[in-house]
Amino acid sequence: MPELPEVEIIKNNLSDYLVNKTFHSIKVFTSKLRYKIPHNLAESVKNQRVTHISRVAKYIIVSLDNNYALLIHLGMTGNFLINTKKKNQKDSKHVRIRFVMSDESKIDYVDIRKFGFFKLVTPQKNEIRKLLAELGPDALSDEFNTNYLQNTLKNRTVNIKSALLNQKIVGGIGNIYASEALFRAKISPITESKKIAKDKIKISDLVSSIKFILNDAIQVGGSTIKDHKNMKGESGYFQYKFNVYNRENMECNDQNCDSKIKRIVQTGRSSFYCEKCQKTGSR
DNA sequence: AGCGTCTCCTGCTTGC
DNA sequence: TGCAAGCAGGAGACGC
Repeated sequence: MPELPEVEIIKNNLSDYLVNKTFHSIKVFTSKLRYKIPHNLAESVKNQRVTHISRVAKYIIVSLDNNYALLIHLGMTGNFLINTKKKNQKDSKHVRIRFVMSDESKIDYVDIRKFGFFKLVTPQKNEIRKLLAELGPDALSDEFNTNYLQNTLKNRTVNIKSALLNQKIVGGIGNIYASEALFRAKISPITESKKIAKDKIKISDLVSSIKFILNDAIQVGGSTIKDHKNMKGESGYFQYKFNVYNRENMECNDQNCDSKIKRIVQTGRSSFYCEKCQKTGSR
């Protein structure tokens, strides 16, 4: 579910809610998510104040008073929800971890498919730095620009759609926004990456399309396909602005185009595009 | 190094 | 209606 815009929204919600609050306790309801949950998670954050929350690509970093940090990835179905249940109400399903703050407010980490993860990062072994070194620049950062992308793609034979999903090339783009950005840039998803890299204007179009789509999605609260919601449980509505994603056989939204949106599978994932509007050749 | 395939887990949708 | 198969937004391990 969550790509960069959804993670950004969740991060902002978490910041509003958690910064300067202190953890009272943590209840863990599952032995493992994607990875085993650190056994010392609860004791390491207990009585620690949240100093800062940030986002890099699809990762959320919760920094604590004692210089520890929680590195969080939401996988496909992870989310944080404010727990507002009354005493006799049942817990919502799939709550994997519950954070109880010292003011008695509760935040639930909910993750149906358990592909998310929590890592405890100690000040000594800085896993965050290690992770960032392996990750490409965040799609909304200044480091992700025309020169960088052109250089990175110039020897790549993989199709451009799969390249955009590769977090080592660029951080934060997932399956939805890859298709939407390629539509906006009028580039076919099956184009070989290095072919696009030869055309600086195309690369520049692609970079600005990616940034535009991601920012646009953040503005409207992200995309709610199945279950992305903000912490209060409100849905986003970028899904109503999709031009191609999930629109197989529907009419292309381009005013001058009478073609229908096509769905193909690339490296095991759906890609949606308009064959007429999105070209593989040079302009 | 770069690329393609497979896998983790659960729920929803689709088709018989 | 019931059931099984197929699909899903992510990323890492593995083999070539």
